[in-house]
Order: sequence, then structure tokens, then C-alpha cells
Amino acid sequence: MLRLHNTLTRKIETLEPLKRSEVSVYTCGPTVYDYPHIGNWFTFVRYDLLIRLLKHMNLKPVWVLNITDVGHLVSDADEGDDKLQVGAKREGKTAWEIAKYYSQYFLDGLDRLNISKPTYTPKATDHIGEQIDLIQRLESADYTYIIDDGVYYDTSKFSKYADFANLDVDEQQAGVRVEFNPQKKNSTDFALWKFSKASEKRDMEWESPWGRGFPGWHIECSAMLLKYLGKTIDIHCGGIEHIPVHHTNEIAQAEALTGKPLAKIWMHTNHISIDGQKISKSLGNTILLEDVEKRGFSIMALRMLVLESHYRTQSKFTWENVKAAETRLRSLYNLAELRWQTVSDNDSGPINYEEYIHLDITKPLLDDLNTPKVLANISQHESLISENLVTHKSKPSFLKYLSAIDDCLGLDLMKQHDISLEQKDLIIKRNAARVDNKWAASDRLRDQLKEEGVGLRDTNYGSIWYRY
RNA sequence: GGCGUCGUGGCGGAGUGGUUACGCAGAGGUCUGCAAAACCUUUUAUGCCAGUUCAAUUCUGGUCGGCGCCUCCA
Repeated sequence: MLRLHNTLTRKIETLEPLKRSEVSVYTCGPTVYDYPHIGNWFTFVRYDLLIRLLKHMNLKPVWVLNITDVGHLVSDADEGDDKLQVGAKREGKTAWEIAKYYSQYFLDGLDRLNISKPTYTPKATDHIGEQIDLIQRLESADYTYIIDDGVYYDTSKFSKYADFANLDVDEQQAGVRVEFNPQKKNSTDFALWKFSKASEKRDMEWESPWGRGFPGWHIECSAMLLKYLGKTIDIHCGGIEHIPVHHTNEIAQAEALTGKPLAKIWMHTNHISIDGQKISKSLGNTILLEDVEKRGFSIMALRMLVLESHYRTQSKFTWENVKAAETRLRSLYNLAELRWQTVSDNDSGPINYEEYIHLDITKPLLDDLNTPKVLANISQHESLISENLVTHKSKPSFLKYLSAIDDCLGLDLMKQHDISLEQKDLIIKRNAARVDNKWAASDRLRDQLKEEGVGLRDTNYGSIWYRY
């Protein structure tokens, strides 16, 4: 069974799904006001690894990945330009246009990285009614108060507020760097509904029982989670930075109303760093998918790079290691291409692929998603498998092995096609030339294949081709 | 100030109380008509100081240092 680190208990725990064959998963999605950088993508690939593993275990994940398309405040200070508005201003468009464009870009990006399709990708703006309803229920239960700029959640009314993140609320207050609205009762209180200023007309604003305005950031996740997955879910995922604020607030909102645990397991992914610093726009070190391609690397190499570190460690991004990942990926593609070159379609080799699938892939993944270990295991057996394929007959089992890797890691090893009949013919002609010691003709044919992206290595068992 | 996390060889990055992680890069070599991203070998790795132990990179304490969060952030 799957064991995962649970932030709730700070321990590795066994997943025990609430339903027999279904696992509910909520992952905090992007705010769609700009292009996601590779750090953002790392996180979504990691969510995908969890989803893929659940499927591999024959469980049915019900996965909600929300799209935050409501602008939220750039800062908690009163000056409330929101991120969507900032994006809109920058590009001379409306907040709605910005949200639409970057939502689509994000969804396309999921495909480019071969990330599984979530069961639901609800947008915050499509659930304003549900959010208002939740706030009303919190209001009825006496968890809210109203000040000049909005409706706030009174965190002092939720006794377990500090538990999840082990917060020392008083000490936190001492170190804060921003100006709070002085009307707030507690420093940790947060907005459920923000009022539009009477003087301004926002691109995104709605009528509510408390007046014209827009929802706070945290309430959207609670509203969509409750709507699509219910009061208690199996796994709630998010970036590590959400522990003290966003997820703490989600728990406060939902559990205050339901009286039940919001999630059984909280899984948090760590960040990647560049040159020892986090990735952020203000530091000017963001890298986009397009930048990866501009440097001549494939998007799948980036996916490989994600797999090379554990989701809970703060890993380091370097171009040198994107190259290393690309090389490693290529080597696996070459291995996969041997499926077109096996001696026979029968199964009689000495390798127990079922065992490899279990020990090399499934087992380390079930142990808190240890992808580096999986890659190490695969690499360790690569030479043996490679040699076995050209000397023995084990194609059906080998195909199962490749499928297992693709299912769990999403590297698309099975995507490449066989080489063409013409190319195969060139290989036959070259070998005929070699038999006749016609080395010039032989090399000419090899060069021709090379131009078409096909390399050759001559072995005792014949010429093996591989793609560049 | 509070909370958290990490410190492994040129780079990245796992596991482990006593035996090779793994990948990339570098070096040497083998096979080959020549080649090959093929094969083999290889380079003072576990921040520092104590403690526990027959034995610690792995446990405990301390210390130094990095990073993250506490403000929107994956």
C-alpha cells in the first residue's frame, strides 16, 4: 500500500482510502495571471506522479485541480491592486481576458509535460455563488466580522487554528513585515470577502449580501473542494509555502463548518532553487517552458529532471543537469527502441520483468514516491536488459516493463515509432557491403542514416539502430 | 523574533549503524574494418565538535552555514 509523508502528523503514513476503490485528491492550482515558470511546473508534475501511481495501483483518483482566476491581492495592505488587475494593466487587457489566456496556456502546458488530465479543473469565477454561500454559513456560525474593507474570518474562534502549521501566533506578530488593517482583531485573520471601493469599477466584481466586491483567496479552494469532493478527502496537495497560511486557513474555514477533518493526508511539495535562491519574478530568475526549448532541450527532459529529485527535498536547477536529464532520457528511449529489434516475439529470456516492475518501480514509488530510487534501479538494469533483448527473446514482458515505466513516470518511452522500411533497407544494404569489405560504400550508407537521425552500432548479433 | 528544512565526491541526487546508490561530466581502457550515446575500470563524498556503540555518513547533543515560510507565490 502507498505510504506518504503526512504534514498533519509529520510522519510517513499508509494511505487508507475513504472509499474502497476511489481516492479523492485536491491540489492547489495556479493563479492565471502570467506564464508559469519551471518551479510551478515541477509541482504539477509531482501531483501527476501521485495520480499515476494511484492508477497503477488500480485505484481511481478523483482529482480536482482548481484554476484561480479571481484576482487576489498583491499584498495584504490596503492598496488592493490584485494580480489579475496587474496583469491586465500590464498587457492592456481586461482581467477576464488575462484569465482566459493564461488558463488555456496552463491547460496546454499540462499536455506538453504529459501530466494526466484532472477529473475537474474548476474555475473560481464559476463558483462565486458557492463561495458566498460558505461565507454566509460561516457568518451564521459566528466566525466572521465585518470591517471597512471586507468580511473577515476571526481565527481566534477556531481553537485549533495554530495546530496544523505549529504556529506561534504571538511571535509571528512580532516579526511581520507588512502593515495590517488595524481593524483586524487578530493578525492571522483573513478576508473572506473584500469590498470594491465605491470609487472604482473593477473588471471582476460581484454583488453579495455584504455589498459589491470579490472573494478572498482561501474561500475558493474550500468552496470547490466541498462541492466536488465532499467534507473529508483522502489527499490534499500543495506547495510547501501553503502550510502556514493558505492550508491553515482552508482547514479553519472547512472544519469550522463540517466539524470533520478536511483531509486525511496533506502532501506538500518542496521548491526548486536556482543559484541557491528561490525562483521568483522579483529576482528575475524565472525560466519558462519556452526557455527550455530555446536552449535545445525537450520538455520531457524537464520532466526527467523532476523525477531525479525527491518531492520533499529542495532541489537545485542547473542547465548542466537539464542536459544530464536529456541524455538519460535519450538512453531510455534507445532502450525502448530495442522493442523493434528483438530476435523473436517469444518470451524466453532470463529476466523476470514482473519482478523488475515490482522491485524497481512500484516498491520505491509506494514508499513516499521515491522517484530517484526508481531511476537508479532502472539505470542499474539497463545494460542487462539491453544485452538480453538482442540475444534472447522476451518482447512481450519487455513491453509490459516499458508500459509500467510510462504509466508511473509518464516519460512516453512507447511513443516513438519504428524506423521506416526504407531505413531498414539501408541497414540491410550496408551489411551486405560490409560482408564484401566495401567499407566506403558501407560508411556512406551509415552517414545517410545518420543524416536521418538514425545511428548504428555493430554487435555480434547484428547492427542495432538507435535515434540521435 | 517564530516555524520549518537541509548540509553527501566536479555537478545533480538516493539509501543505509558495519558490503556499489544512480545519472551527468572528466580520465584510462576494450570490442570494432573504422565507429558507436556499446562494454569495462577509475577519480581523497558524507560541514565541524563531542557523545552513544565493537562499529556512525546513518542515532543523540552542540556548533557553524545554506535555504524556505511568517506578505502574493509551486
